[in-house]
Amino acid sequence: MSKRQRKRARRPAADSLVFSFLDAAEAVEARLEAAVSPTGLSLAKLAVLHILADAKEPLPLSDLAARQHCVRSNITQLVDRLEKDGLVHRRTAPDDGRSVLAELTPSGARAHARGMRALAQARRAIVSVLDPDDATSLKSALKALTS
Amino acid sequence: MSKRQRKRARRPAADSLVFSFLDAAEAVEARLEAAVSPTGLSLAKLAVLHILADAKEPLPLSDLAARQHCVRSNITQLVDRLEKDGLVHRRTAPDDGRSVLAELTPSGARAHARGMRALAQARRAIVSVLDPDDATSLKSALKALTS
DNA sequence: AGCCGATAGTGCAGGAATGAACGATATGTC
DNA sequence: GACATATCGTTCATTCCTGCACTATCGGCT
Repeated sequence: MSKRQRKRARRPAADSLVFSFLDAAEAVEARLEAAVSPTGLSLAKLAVLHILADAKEPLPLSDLAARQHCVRSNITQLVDRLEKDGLVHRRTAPDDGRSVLAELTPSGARAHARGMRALAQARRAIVSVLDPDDATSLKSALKALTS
Repeated sequence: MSKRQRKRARRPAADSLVFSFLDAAEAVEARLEAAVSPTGLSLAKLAVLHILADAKEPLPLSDLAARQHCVRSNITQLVDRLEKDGLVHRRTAPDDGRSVLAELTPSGARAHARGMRALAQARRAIVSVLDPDDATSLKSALKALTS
């Protein structure tokens, strides 16, 4: 859970294992984004909703940033948009005057459910093109890359 | 050569092969970006310089967009920044009054050389952690994913 | 020659991310 | 209790990218 986005910056030269790897990741992310988008969500928004739904309670924005591995100002803006969409509500924390809690609205909970359903479906479709051999060897390669 | 960027958007949940794949790609891209950044370039800028250097002649912005697989307005802005950096120069095409040619400046050519050197080094460092088995199986998995 | 449609570049708005600077609260220490 | 410090959220500037709308130019056709 968590992670970065792929707006889609161009990088130099692709005929290298590393670049085909990045290109493939980009294609996969684009498929997920496209699958989720009909529900009115982006992957970034869905990720925030997912953290909130997972926690089952309002969370301080700092927590969201930590769990998303991103800077706080990004969460500020993301929550701005989610609030404008009516999917999340800002509340001030009772105990700590500094922190602001993000709370899932009923509409946000529904959007989360729909989004995750669409995402899971796309995820399965993507994995299904890999035979078990490909999957296991991919796992070991990924492990080596992120060691 | 070509491709998207990884600003770093968050996506939901990671304990799935698909998401570890995206996370790994993100990490790899971040390493490349970090390797190139000391030369004052981003991967996006380096990619444009690379296309121009490769062509060995000024190219219309539309061509750049096509080779980068991105929209024209993106190239307009990228070239704006590159021009501000003094790495590229805009010229109007002699034959076609509509098109604008992007030309590599001497400084741009030097930046390209430095950037590509840094990139190649990082690329090698990344691939070196993969043993030949991992590399070949990764290739086949990528092929399956982008078929 | 005159018009029409396609192509080229740009401008503008908006989404997603970063990093720096800031004001407001909490806290630990003297 | 007062002050220094750390934490929290926001704001602003900037990058990278998309899509839409607009202007200018080029070609082809009649």
